Amino acid sequence: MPRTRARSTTKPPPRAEQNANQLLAALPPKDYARLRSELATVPMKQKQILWEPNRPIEAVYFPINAVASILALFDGGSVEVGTIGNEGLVGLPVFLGAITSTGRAMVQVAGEGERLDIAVFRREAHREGRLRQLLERYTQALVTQVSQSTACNRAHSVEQRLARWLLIVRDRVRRNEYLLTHEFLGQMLGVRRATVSETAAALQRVKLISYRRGVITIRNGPGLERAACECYEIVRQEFERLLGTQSG
Amino acid sequence: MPRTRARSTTKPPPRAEQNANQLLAALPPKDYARLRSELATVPMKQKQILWEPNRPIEAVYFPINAVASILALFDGGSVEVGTIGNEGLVGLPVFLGAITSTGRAMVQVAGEGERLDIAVFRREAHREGRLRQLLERYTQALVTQVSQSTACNRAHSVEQRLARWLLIVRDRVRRNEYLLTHEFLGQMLGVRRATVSETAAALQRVKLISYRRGVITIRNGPGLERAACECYEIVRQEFERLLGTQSG
DNA sequence: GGAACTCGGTACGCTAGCGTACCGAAGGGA
DNA sequence: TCCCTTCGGTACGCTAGCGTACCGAGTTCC
Repeated sequence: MPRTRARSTTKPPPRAEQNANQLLAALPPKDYARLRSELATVPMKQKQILWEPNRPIEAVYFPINAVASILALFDGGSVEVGTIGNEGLVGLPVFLGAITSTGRAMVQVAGEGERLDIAVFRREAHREGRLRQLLERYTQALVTQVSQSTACNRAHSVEQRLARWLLIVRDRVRRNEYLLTHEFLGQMLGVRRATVSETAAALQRVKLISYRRGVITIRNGPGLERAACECYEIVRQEFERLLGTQSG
Repeated sequence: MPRTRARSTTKPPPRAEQNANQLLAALPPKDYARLRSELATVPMKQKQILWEPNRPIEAVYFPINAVASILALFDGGSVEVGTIGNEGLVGLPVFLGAITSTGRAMVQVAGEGERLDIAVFRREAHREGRLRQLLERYTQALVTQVSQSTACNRAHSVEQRLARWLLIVRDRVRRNEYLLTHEFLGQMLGVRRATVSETAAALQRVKLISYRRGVITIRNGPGLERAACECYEIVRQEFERLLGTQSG
């Protein structure tokens, strides 16, 4: 069932403009033209679920200024395993021939994204061309991110991981200030809310960040990078190498 | 530079035979025929490095009865993020358009594998066909494994993770006994050797496993599955669903 | 203006796993 | 046969982060 869901705004000028999804922006005009009318610019609200474990994925999303998370589940809980912003796409399982995923995809930081029905996406992604090449490389980049997070969860302190996480999100929203509660952060990092509060307080004390009721502000980016583990830099460089993107 | 490296044994009868790599076994005869003469059956020795971080990957390996690991690095150490046996392929980064990877690939359990030069692999993998479809699905399966490991490392005890790991390897070597020292296990799980010894002793006490100087034997598979976290079962099912494979 | 809720600060006792270190037993090589 | 190396058992003190819980301040809604 292609050609679904009408666009909720009229299409903006296509290409690499400031606030566009980078995968879409990198497409040759001809390829983009085929997609254009099928894309729907939609709001992505915080905590919105993009797909649930083992349920059919209905659409893929190219975030513009929103950030989404892929979560892995266990017992009652969940932990974030991957973070997706305007450098990428929420929906790789579809690209890789799956209909469902064992994880959950959820919007982390509100914003907008381009929604694309999976039927169209499949058709375009299987065509030999730039989109496919980009998706392959993006897959490799995301695998790197997830892999590094596996090691990171094993090896690094909450303080390092929190710092890393704040930077990852910053790179994706391209702002130093965004909305996130400690509770939410705890769920992402897989730690108690109380641990986040203590750790965030420590980062605030040394003026790397500041925050008030759900608003996090990065005060000293380079300092925060020093407080983070090398996982941040390793993954950032790999994204850059693979995609020429500024996001880590 | 296709058509490199001579085969070190003469090719065995192609298809789905007992001890073949399952990806290769699933290829239609025509596709397999094109690969056949390029595959070299090679020994894979324990601790052999298949690729190093940020160095060109030279060949991909389809394990037959060996098991390999993908490791993510940090500071001085490393942790396993993915385990690959005869259900898969060591070399997905190449499939995904990368020349290098940030991780390391190492042989875990000795055995044999089919080695394929990357030039040939790239050519075949980019052809529209069964191989490509299999590789896409295998990529999705491996992403699931890595993702679940991220959560697992955050949420589960060493005892649960050790049990899970032993089962994962068992499924891939398709034997209940294999060679692994506590030291090695510790490196895979990202814990101290001493912790492995204590944990393994606990599993031995309740007769789920037994071991002596580097040889691990699973005595009670179903019991060990109960001792493992659900991560094992979640991933196993996903492999089966995506690939119809018996490996978790 | 007050009630109800959300968010963050903080505290207390607990424990899994760490770093380190030492020892004996098994196995391999000459 | 003996030596040397590898492997596993065990112990001690340490600490990061957990579970739980309570409190006050900011927000939102009526």
